[in-house]
Amino acid sequence: MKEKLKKNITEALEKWGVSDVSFSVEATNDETHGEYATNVAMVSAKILKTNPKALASELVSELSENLPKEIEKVEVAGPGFINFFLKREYFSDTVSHILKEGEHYGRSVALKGQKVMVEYTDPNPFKEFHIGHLMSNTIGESIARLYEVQGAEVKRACYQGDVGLHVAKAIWGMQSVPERDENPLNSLSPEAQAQYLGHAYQLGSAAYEGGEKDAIEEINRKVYDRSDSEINKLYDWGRKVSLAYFDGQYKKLGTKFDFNFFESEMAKPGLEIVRKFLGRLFQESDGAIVFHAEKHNPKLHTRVYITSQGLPTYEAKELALHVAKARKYPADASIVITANEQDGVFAVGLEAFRQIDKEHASRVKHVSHGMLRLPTGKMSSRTGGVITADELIFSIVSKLKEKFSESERKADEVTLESVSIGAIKYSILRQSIGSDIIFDLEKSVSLEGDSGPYLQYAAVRAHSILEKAKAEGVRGSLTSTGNVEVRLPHEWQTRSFERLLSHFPEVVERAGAEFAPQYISTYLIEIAASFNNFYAQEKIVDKDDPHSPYKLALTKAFRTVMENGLWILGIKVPERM
RNA sequence: GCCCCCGUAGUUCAACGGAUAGAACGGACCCGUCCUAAGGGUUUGAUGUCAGUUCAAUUCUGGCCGGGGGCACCA
Repeated sequence: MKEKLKKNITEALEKWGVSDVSFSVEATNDETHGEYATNVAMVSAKILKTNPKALASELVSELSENLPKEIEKVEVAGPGFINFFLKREYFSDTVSHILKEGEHYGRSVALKGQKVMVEYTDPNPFKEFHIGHLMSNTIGESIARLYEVQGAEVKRACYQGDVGLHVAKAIWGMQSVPERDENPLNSLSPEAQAQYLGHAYQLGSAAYEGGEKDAIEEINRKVYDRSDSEINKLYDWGRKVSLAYFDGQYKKLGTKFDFNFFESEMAKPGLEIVRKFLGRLFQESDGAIVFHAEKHNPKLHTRVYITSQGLPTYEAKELALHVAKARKYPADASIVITANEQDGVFAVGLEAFRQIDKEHASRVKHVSHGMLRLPTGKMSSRTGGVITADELIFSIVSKLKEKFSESERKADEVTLESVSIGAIKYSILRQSIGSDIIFDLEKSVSLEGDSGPYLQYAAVRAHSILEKAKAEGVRGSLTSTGNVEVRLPHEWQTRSFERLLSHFPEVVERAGAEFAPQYISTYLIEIAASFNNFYAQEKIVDKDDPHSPYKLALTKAFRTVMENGLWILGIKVPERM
């Protein structure tokens, strides 16, 4: 439709001898402005030496001879916009279109044939899975899904730091915990094992600051070269239980990784790459090997790639990771999701990779997100450090239980889990991903308005209405040709609801193009509010109401769009709540 | 000191250079025999500041003020 209108306008302009004007035809925000609007008159008024409104009127009469058949009327408004209104059938057709498409509604083939890899979550074995990982996972999963609904082939990757100083710290801690031998650690749950490791890391971390630096660095070396059998034993056990614990987290959050990359696998190739370019790209400095990124881009800075002890840093391993990824899966786009505190490191790393392999580096795209913060004093961590994902989920589940018992509803564990995770995911994805999130536990649990549970509740409500209709034998109004019969009072209201539902594919497209899941969130809140309004005013299931079948069709269309949208956000819809 | 990000109702967030800056929470008021009121309706209230570019600026550019993050052997 947009393209058709654009073509018509271009042709009309050409008649007047105007050619290279750049104007837009866009979907409007406000239905009083019609469905599509163009700014062509305002843009070209200067060239034609006339005022925008007069030009718009002339253009309208020129255009009206040859308009697409779906157009009902054309108006000039505001400072010179031309608004195009569509016929009623266009909107009711979208309802039957949604019902026909079902879970495919909103999907497109815009990126068909594209191969995409998305790396996210990236927890570190031996450390806890904390709320930062929760954030990365939520955002990454959503971006992966945004690619998928646009037809791209997506592979999910997770890069886990199973070597490095943090591991050495944890091992130091494991060695110093006296109960280690008495504790039958292997019989503990993965969560408890992870807690033990987290505690060990805290001890090691404190020891590192408090005079055990050399001892811990010694452990670090031994982990890299696997020269100490006692340390190897602790390492292998810790790595194993950590990964098992992470798997449980991924399952809970609804992510399945296609590839797992490990820092331990990147150490050797990382060293090799740096040594290969030593003297050219990398320089020796104070015994370490560094990359002077500022020589290539004044905004960057120098970073160490190989320490004076001969160990590869994160940066060196990252170079190997880029290579390993490209080898494993030849992606057209390789997305990496990290916290924005790593923007500087990543920019330098990408510059280094660009110098080595310009072609592959150009496909790498870094998406960074803010921090998930909790108002201080609201929640404390058992391990005394960062707050783990489990601790956050647990506290939300407890609040939910209170809420459920207040309203005398029952909730099973599965529902509690999907609602609590939905609450967290929504509060992450409701705002632009670059900025920090102040996660207010109380507010997320108030479950009113702008929240994940509000969306889930709307979907559940629509579902239960459809169930009721089935039980009462009231059918939706799909005809044999698959079209809906439209019969409804309050036409303008219905129309704006239909109109809203018809926008979903455009919203998805824009969210995907801009790495901006919050467009989906905002949109879903709008349709949920619109549906709840509809629900409050209309009795949907009513045997005696001739409008009931179409109301049911609308309800089903709403439910479809809501489910498809929540899927993109990675939020599950419970059966009932 | 240098680099990056961010300043929008009392609060937490939206807004592809366009029309009347959109929600939610909070405040005030209203809706209970009816499909799940975890709901709905009415109302209150905001673009840090000074310039510039533009027919049009929350959006782009620059200065100032304020907040966050990063800047060599951690990741």
